[in-house]
Amino acid sequence: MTTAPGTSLRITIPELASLLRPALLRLTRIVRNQRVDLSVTLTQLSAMWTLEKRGPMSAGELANCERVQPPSMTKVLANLEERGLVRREVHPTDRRQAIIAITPEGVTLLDSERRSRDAWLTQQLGTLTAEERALLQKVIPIFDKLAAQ
Amino acid sequence: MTTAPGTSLRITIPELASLLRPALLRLTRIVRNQRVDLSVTLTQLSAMWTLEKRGPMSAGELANCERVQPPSMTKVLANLEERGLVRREVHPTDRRQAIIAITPEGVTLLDSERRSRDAWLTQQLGTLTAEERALLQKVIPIFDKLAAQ
DNA sequence: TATTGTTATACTCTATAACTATA
DNA sequence: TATAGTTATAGAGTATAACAATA
Repeated sequence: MTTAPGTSLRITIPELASLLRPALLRLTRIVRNQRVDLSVTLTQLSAMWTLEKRGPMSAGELANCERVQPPSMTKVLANLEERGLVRREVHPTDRRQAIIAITPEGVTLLDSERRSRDAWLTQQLGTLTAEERALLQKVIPIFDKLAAQ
Repeated sequence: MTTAPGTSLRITIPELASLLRPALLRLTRIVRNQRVDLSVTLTQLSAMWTLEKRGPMSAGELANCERVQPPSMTKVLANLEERGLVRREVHPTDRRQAIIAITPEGVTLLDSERRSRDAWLTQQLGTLTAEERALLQKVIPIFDKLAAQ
Protein backbone atom coordinates (compact mmCIF):
# COMPACT_ATOMS: atom_id res chain seq x y z
CA MET A 1 0.00 0.00 0.00
CA THR A 2 2.96 2.35 -0.28
CA THR A 3 2.78 5.06 -2.85
CA ALA A 4 5.60 7.05 -4.29
CA PRO A 5 5.39 10.79 -3.74
CA GLY A 6 3.11 12.37 -6.29
CA THR A 7 1.50 9.15 -7.35
CA SER A 8 -1.37 7.23 -5.86
CA LEU A 9 -3.02 3.94 -6.57
CA ARG A 10 -6.36 4.33 -8.21
CA ILE A 11 -9.23 3.37 -5.99
CA THR A 12 -12.94 3.37 -6.61
CA ILE A 13 -15.16 6.16 -5.40
CA PRO A 14 -16.92 3.98 -2.79
CA GLU A 15 -13.52 2.87 -1.53
CA LEU A 16 -12.49 6.48 -1.21
CA ALA A 17 -15.69 7.17 0.73
CA SER A 18 -14.96 4.27 3.08
CA LEU A 19 -11.45 5.51 3.74
CA LEU A 20 -12.26 9.17 4.02
CA ARG A 21 -15.12 8.87 6.49
CA PRO A 22 -13.33 7.29 9.45
CA ALA A 23 -10.25 9.40 8.81
CA LEU A 24 -12.39 12.51 9.09
CA LEU A 25 -14.12 11.22 12.21
CA ARG A 26 -10.90 10.45 14.05
CA LEU A 27 -9.13 13.65 13.19
CA THR A 28 -12.17 15.68 14.22
CA ARG A 29 -12.29 13.86 17.56
CA ILE A 30 -8.71 14.82 18.21
CA VAL A 31 -9.08 18.39 17.04
CA ARG A 32 -12.25 18.85 19.12
CA ASN A 33 -10.44 17.86 22.25
CA GLN A 34 -7.53 20.21 21.88
CA ARG A 35 -8.90 22.84 24.19
CA VAL A 36 -6.84 25.16 26.25
CA ASP A 37 -9.71 27.23 27.64
CA LEU A 38 -12.19 24.55 28.62
CA SER A 39 -15.03 27.05 28.69
CA VAL A 40 -15.30 27.33 24.92
CA THR A 41 -15.99 24.32 22.74
CA LEU A 42 -15.09 23.87 19.11
CA THR A 43 -18.75 24.17 18.11
CA GLN A 44 -19.08 27.51 19.90
CA LEU A 45 -15.78 28.74 18.60
CA SER A 46 -16.69 27.89 15.04
CA ALA A 47 -19.98 29.82 15.30
CA MET A 48 -18.17 32.84 16.73
CA TRP A 49 -15.53 32.61 14.10
CA THR A 50 -18.15 32.70 11.34
CA LEU A 51 -19.80 35.73 12.94
CA GLU A 52 -16.48 37.50 13.12
CA LYS A 53 -15.55 36.67 9.56
CA ARG A 54 -18.88 37.26 7.87
CA GLY A 55 -20.43 39.83 10.18
CA PRO A 56 -23.83 39.89 11.92
CA MET A 57 -26.45 37.57 10.55
CA SER A 58 -29.72 35.92 11.53
CA ALA A 59 -29.74 32.80 13.68
CA GLY A 60 -31.06 30.76 10.79
CA GLU A 61 -28.38 31.99 8.46
CA LEU A 62 -25.71 31.13 11.00
CA ALA A 63 -27.17 27.65 11.48
CA ASN A 64 -26.99 27.22 7.73
CA CYS A 65 -23.36 28.37 7.60
CA GLU A 66 -22.47 25.96 10.37
CA ARG A 67 -24.44 23.09 8.86
CA VAL A 68 -26.60 22.49 11.91
CA GLN A 69 -30.35 22.62 12.43
CA PRO A 70 -31.87 25.79 13.91
CA PRO A 71 -32.59 24.32 17.38
CA SER A 72 -28.94 23.29 17.69
CA MET A 73 -27.86 26.84 16.97
CA THR A 74 -30.40 28.18 19.47
CA LYS A 75 -28.60 26.25 22.21
CA VAL A 76 -25.17 27.41 21.17
CA LEU A 77 -26.29 31.03 20.97
CA ALA A 78 -28.05 30.90 24.35
CA ASN A 79 -24.79 29.79 25.91
CA LEU A 80 -22.69 32.40 24.12
CA GLU A 81 -25.16 35.20 24.82
CA GLU A 82 -25.31 34.33 28.51
CA ARG A 83 -21.57 34.89 28.63
CA GLY A 84 -21.73 38.12 26.67
CA LEU A 85 -19.76 36.72 23.76
CA VAL A 86 -22.51 37.45 21.22
CA ARG A 87 -25.52 39.75 21.36
CA ARG A 88 -28.81 39.71 19.54
CA GLU A 89 -30.78 42.54 18.06
CA VAL A 90 -34.17 42.41 16.47
CA HIS A 91 -34.17 42.81 12.72
CA PRO A 92 -35.13 46.36 11.76
CA THR A 93 -37.98 45.30 9.50
CA ASP A 94 -38.73 41.68 10.47
CA ARG A 95 -39.28 41.22 14.15
CA ARG A 96 -39.21 37.45 13.88
CA GLN A 97 -35.52 37.47 13.14
CA ALA A 98 -32.79 37.76 15.71
CA ILE A 99 -29.68 39.31 14.28
CA ILE A 100 -26.63 37.87 15.98
CA ALA A 101 -23.37 39.74 16.30
CA ILE A 102 -20.16 38.96 18.08
CA THR A 103 -19.35 41.36 20.93
CA PRO A 104 -15.98 43.02 21.62
CA GLU A 105 -15.63 40.52 24.48
CA GLY A 106 -16.25 37.77 21.97
CA VAL A 107 -13.59 39.08 19.63
CA THR A 108 -11.11 39.32 22.48
CA LEU A 109 -11.82 35.77 23.57
CA LEU A 110 -11.62 34.60 19.99
CA ASP A 111 -8.19 36.14 19.56
CA SER A 112 -6.74 34.55 22.65
CA GLU A 113 -8.50 31.26 21.96
CA ARG A 114 -7.22 31.19 18.46
CA ARG A 115 -3.68 31.74 19.60
CA SER A 116 -3.77 29.12 22.31
CA ARG A 117 -6.18 26.69 20.78
CA ASP A 118 -4.53 26.62 17.42
CA ALA A 119 -1.29 25.83 19.13
CA TRP A 120 -1.75 22.10 18.91
CA LEU A 121 -2.91 21.98 15.32
CA THR A 122 -0.33 24.54 14.30
CA GLN A 123 2.37 22.50 15.95
CA GLN A 124 1.11 19.33 14.29
CA LEU A 125 0.96 21.01 10.92
CA GLY A 126 4.51 22.14 11.48
CA THR A 127 5.64 18.52 11.54
CA LEU A 128 4.34 17.99 8.02
CA THR A 129 6.25 18.77 4.88
CA ALA A 130 5.44 21.90 2.92
CA GLU A 131 3.96 19.67 0.22
CA GLU A 132 1.64 18.00 2.70
CA ARG A 133 0.48 21.37 4.01
CA ALA A 134 -0.10 22.58 0.46
CA LEU A 135 -2.22 19.49 -0.07
CA LEU A 136 -4.27 20.24 3.03
CA GLN A 137 -4.81 23.79 1.89
CA LYS A 138 -6.02 22.61 -1.48
CA VAL A 139 -8.41 20.15 0.09
CA ILE A 140 -10.27 22.74 2.19
CA PRO A 141 -12.37 24.11 -0.67
CA ILE A 142 -13.17 20.53 -1.67
CA PHE A 143 -14.45 19.89 1.86
CA ASP A 144 -16.54 23.03 1.67
CA LYS A 145 -17.95 21.84 -1.61
CA LEU A 146 -18.83 18.45 -0.10
CA ALA A 147 -20.36 20.05 2.99
CA ALA A 148 -22.46 22.36 0.85
CA GLN A 149 -24.66 19.35 0.01
CA MET B 1 10.34 29.14 -2.02
CA THR B 2 9.27 27.85 -5.41
CA THR B 3 5.65 27.50 -6.35
CA ALA B 4 4.83 24.18 -7.90
CA PRO B 5 2.35 24.16 -10.75
CA GLY B 6 -1.20 23.98 -9.53
CA THR B 7 -0.51 25.13 -5.98
CA SER B 8 -2.48 27.99 -4.51
CA LEU B 9 -1.24 30.99 -2.61
CA ARG B 10 0.90 30.18 0.35
CA ILE B 11 -0.61 30.79 3.76
CA THR B 12 0.91 30.58 7.21
CA ILE B 13 0.59 27.47 9.31
CA PRO B 14 -1.71 29.09 11.90
CA GLU B 15 -3.89 30.36 9.07
CA LEU B 16 -4.06 26.86 7.68
CA ALA B 17 -5.06 25.59 11.12
CA SER B 18 -7.81 28.20 11.37
CA LEU B 19 -9.20 27.28 7.98
CA LEU B 20 -8.86 23.54 8.33
CA ARG B 21 -10.57 23.19 11.69
CA PRO B 22 -14.02 24.53 10.85
CA ALA B 23 -13.94 22.86 7.44
CA LEU B 24 -13.34 19.52 9.15
CA LEU B 25 -16.05 20.17 11.73
CA ARG B 26 -18.71 21.04 9.17
CA LEU B 27 -17.97 18.21 6.81
CA THR B 28 -17.98 15.71 9.67
CA ARG B 29 -21.37 17.03 10.83
CA ILE B 30 -22.79 16.41 7.40
CA VAL B 31 -21.18 13.01 6.97
CA ARG B 32 -22.32 11.88 10.41
CA ASN B 33 -25.92 12.59 9.54
CA GLN B 34 -25.98 10.66 6.31
CA ARG B 35 -27.54 7.56 7.76
CA VAL B 36 -29.69 5.21 5.86
CA ASP B 37 -30.05 2.61 8.59
CA LEU B 38 -30.74 4.79 11.60
CA SER B 39 -29.83 1.97 13.96
CA VAL B 40 -26.09 2.27 13.36
CA THR B 41 -24.23 5.50 14.03
CA LEU B 42 -21.00 6.62 12.43
CA THR B 43 -19.14 6.05 15.68
CA GLN B 44 -20.34 2.46 15.88
CA LEU B 45 -19.72 1.84 12.24
CA SER B 46 -16.17 3.12 12.46
CA ALA B 47 -15.39 0.82 15.39
CA MET B 48 -16.79 -2.17 13.51
CA TRP B 49 -14.90 -1.20 10.42
CA THR B 50 -11.63 -1.14 12.36
CA LEU B 51 -12.37 -4.55 13.85
CA GLU B 52 -13.08 -5.92 10.40
CA LYS B 53 -9.98 -4.43 8.88
CA ARG B 54 -7.50 -5.13 11.66
CA GLY B 55 -9.01 -8.20 13.25
CA PRO B 56 -9.89 -8.93 16.89
CA MET B 57 -8.27 -6.75 19.51
CA SER B 58 -8.71 -5.66 23.09
CA ALA B 59 -11.19 -2.96 24.03
CA GLY B 60 -8.38 -0.64 25.02
CA GLU B 61 -6.58 -1.16 21.75
CA LEU B 62 -9.75 -0.42 19.83
CA ALA B 63 -10.33 2.73 21.87
CA ASN B 64 -6.84 3.79 20.96
CA CYS B 65 -7.38 3.09 17.26
CA GLU B 66 -10.57 5.09 17.33
CA ARG B 67 -9.04 7.93 19.35
CA VAL B 68 -11.56 7.78 22.17
CA GLN B 69 -11.20 7.14 25.89
CA PRO B 70 -11.88 3.61 27.18
CA PRO B 71 -15.24 4.41 28.82
CA SER B 72 -16.51 5.79 25.53
CA MET B 73 -15.59 2.55 23.80
CA THR B 74 -17.24 0.54 26.57
CA LYS B 75 -20.55 2.17 25.70
CA VAL B 76 -20.17 1.62 22.00
CA LEU B 77 -19.25 -2.03 22.51
CA ALA B 78 -22.10 -2.68 24.94
CA ASN B 79 -24.52 -1.46 22.29
CA LEU B 80 -22.92 -3.48 19.49
CA GLU B 81 -22.66 -6.62 21.59
CA GLU B 82 -26.29 -6.39 22.64
CA ARG B 83 -27.20 -6.52 18.99
CA GLY B 84 -24.83 -9.38 18.24
CA LEU B 85 -22.67 -7.30 15.93
CA VAL B 86 -19.51 -7.92 17.94
CA ARG B 87 -18.62 -10.53 20.52
CA ARG B 88 -16.13 -10.57 23.35
CA GLU B 89 -13.88 -13.31 24.55
CA VAL B 90 -11.62 -13.28 27.54
CA HIS B 91 -7.94 -13.07 26.73
CA PRO B 92 -6.32 -16.55 26.96
CA THR B 93 -3.66 -15.46 29.44
CA ASP B 94 -4.91 -12.16 30.88
CA ARG B 95 -8.44 -12.34 32.19
CA ARG B 96 -8.68 -8.58 32.63
CA GLN B 97 -8.74 -8.10 28.90
CA ALA B 98 -11.78 -8.47 26.68
CA ILE B 99 -10.91 -9.41 23.15
CA ILE B 100 -13.43 -7.95 20.77
CA ALA B 101 -14.24 -9.46 17.40
CA ILE B 102 -16.79 -8.60 14.77
CA THR B 103 -19.41 -11.32 14.24
CA PRO B 104 -20.64 -12.65 10.88
CA GLU B 105 -23.81 -10.64 11.54
CA GLY B 106 -21.62 -7.60 12.02
CA VAL B 107 -19.82 -8.19 8.75
CA THR B 108 -23.13 -8.61 6.96
CA LEU B 109 -24.48 -5.40 8.41
CA LEU B 110 -21.23 -3.64 7.59
CA ASP B 111 -21.46 -4.70 3.99
CA SER B 112 -25.00 -3.49 3.51
CA GLU B 113 -24.36 -0.38 5.57
CA ARG B 114 -21.34 0.43 3.53
CA ARG B 115 -23.28 0.12 0.33
CA SER B 116 -26.22 2.20 1.48
CA ARG B 117 -24.54 4.55 3.87
CA ASP B 118 -21.74 5.42 1.58
CA ALA B 119 -24.30 6.29 -1.03
CA TRP B 120 -24.37 9.94 -0.14
CA LEU B 121 -20.64 10.41 0.15
CA THR B 122 -20.05 8.29 -2.92
CA GLN B 123 -22.53 10.36 -4.86
CA GLN B 124 -20.94 13.56 -3.61
CA LEU B 125 -17.48 12.35 -4.49
CA GLY B 126 -18.79 11.53 -7.93
CA THR B 127 -19.51 15.20 -8.50
CA LEU B 128 -15.86 16.07 -7.99
CA THR B 129 -13.20 15.94 -10.66
CA ALA B 130 -10.77 13.03 -10.77
CA GLU B 131 -8.04 15.43 -9.65
CA GLU B 132 -10.06 16.47 -6.61
CA ARG B 133 -10.67 12.86 -5.67
CA ALA B 134 -6.98 12.08 -6.09
CA LEU B 135 -6.25 14.97 -3.75
CA LEU B 136 -8.68 13.60 -1.16
CA GLN B 137 -7.07 10.20 -1.39
CA LYS B 138 -3.64 11.68 -0.83
CA VAL B 139 -4.84 13.65 2.16
CA ILE B 140 -6.13 10.62 4.08
CA PRO B 141 -2.69 9.44 5.27
CA ILE B 142 -1.92 13.01 6.29
CA PHE B 143 -5.05 13.02 8.42
CA ASP B 144 -4.02 9.73 9.97
CA LYS B 145 -0.64 11.21 10.74
CA LEU B 146 -2.23 14.23 12.40
CA ALA B 147 -4.67 12.08 14.35
CA ALA B 148 -1.84 9.90 15.57
CA GLN B 149 -0.80 12.80 17.81
C1' DT C 1 -50.80 30.47 5.34
C1' DA C 2 -45.73 30.65 5.45
C1' DT C 3 -41.57 31.74 7.87
C1' DT C 4 -38.36 32.44 11.88
C1' DG C 5 -37.06 31.03 15.86
C1' DT C 6 -37.68 28.70 20.45
C1' DT C 7 -39.15 25.06 23.59
C1' DA C 8 -39.70 20.27 24.63
C1' DT C 9 -37.78 16.00 24.31
C1' DA C 10 -34.64 12.39 23.42
C1' DC C 11 -30.56 10.21 22.23
C1' DT C 12 -25.63 9.94 20.99
C1' DC C 13 -20.99 11.21 21.94
C1' DT C 14 -17.56 11.94 24.97
C1' DA C 15 -15.03 12.90 29.03
C1' DT C 16 -13.27 12.43 34.01
C1' DA C 17 -13.45 10.12 38.40
C1' DA C 18 -14.17 6.23 41.04
C1' DC C 19 -14.49 1.41 41.26
C1' DT C 20 -13.66 -3.81 40.37
C1' DA C 21 -11.05 -7.55 38.94
C1' DT C 22 -6.85 -9.32 37.66
C1' DA C 23 -1.80 -9.28 37.16
C1' DT D 1 1.05 -1.54 43.22
C1' DA D 2 -0.17 -1.30 38.29
C1' DT D 3 -3.24 -2.29 34.54
C1' DA D 4 -7.72 -3.30 31.85
C1' DG D 5 -12.02 -2.41 31.85
C1' DT D 6 -16.63 -0.93 33.69
C1' DT D 7 -19.82 1.98 36.21
C1' DA D 8 -21.30 6.47 37.65
C1' DT D 9 -21.96 10.93 36.41
C1' DA D 10 -22.19 14.98 33.71
C1' DG D 11 -22.31 17.99 29.94
C1' DA D 12 -22.09 19.08 24.94
C1' DG D 13 -23.92 18.19 20.46
C1' DT D 14 -27.49 17.28 17.69
C1' DA D 15 -31.90 16.03 15.86
C1' DT D 16 -37.16 15.98 15.20
C1' DA D 17 -41.67 17.60 16.56
C1' DA D 18 -44.53 20.94 18.39
C1' DC D 19 -45.26 25.63 19.41
C1' DA D 20 -45.31 30.88 19.34
C1' DA D 21 -44.70 35.16 17.10
C1' DT D 22 -44.57 37.63 13.12
C1' DA D 23 -45.06 38.38 8.19
